[in-house]
Amino acid sequence: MPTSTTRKHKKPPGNVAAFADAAECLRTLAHPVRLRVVQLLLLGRYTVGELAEDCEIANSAMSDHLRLLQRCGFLSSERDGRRVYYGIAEPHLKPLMACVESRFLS
Amino acid sequence: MPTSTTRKHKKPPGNVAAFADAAECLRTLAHPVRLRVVQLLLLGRYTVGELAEDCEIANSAMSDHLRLLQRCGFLSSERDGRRVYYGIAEPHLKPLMACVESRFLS
DNA sequence: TCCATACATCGATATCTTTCGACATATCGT
DNA sequence: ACGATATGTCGAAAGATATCGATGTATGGA
Repeated sequence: MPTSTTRKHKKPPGNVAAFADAAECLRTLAHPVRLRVVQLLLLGRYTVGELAEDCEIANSAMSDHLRLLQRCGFLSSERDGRRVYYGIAEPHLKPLMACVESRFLS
Repeated sequence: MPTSTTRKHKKPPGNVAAFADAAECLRTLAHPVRLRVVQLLLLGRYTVGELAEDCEIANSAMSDHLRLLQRCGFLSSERDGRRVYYGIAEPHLKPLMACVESRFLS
């Protein structure tokens, strides 16, 4: 019986491959610093330095994290003078973060 | 000005450390096979072999993934004869998965 | 122009994850 | 007890990620 097609359950649409992008984005989100950054940015814009100070890491390290989040389309940035303000670009982050917070911060 | 406490924004409660557990659990979820498994299990119970076949990986590999998901408290298991049925143990997975699906599977 | 500030980039190292296969355990039917 | 099936465990190699520091770029003020 090679590659059986027997089904005892109804199966949802899609397959493993359909979750490749989701997994990549979730992995990007799955870091304490990056979760905190998203939480902060959902309340307003912050600069790299402000975020770095809140998370108690070096500015260059924060810059690395922000680049990863931006690569997934989660964040946008805008330069103002010598500062760069970051903000949320992906609307789905709000409900998703609400789920995460309701499970882990209560 | 060492470790400035100047605040220009209101800040949400918590800090980076508060997201350590959340990050660990999200990282566990952030894998194509494990996301598919959660999607399937939200519709009913499955055995290791059924899940492995759907995801096209070896049974032992699926067993590894299931162990990781169980370590986070996401899954429960119950033996029936020589088979082991897995199911969802963490209620928060349903809304969280709904967020993921609405963003990435549409 | 020169200096300081703010941010970004890059490479090296350390650490974690994934994947695979060999082996182990457990149950059922005969 | 024996063999077949279903699941679980484990270690090693490969691959991905994190972290840090040095350096690079850009802006504003004097």
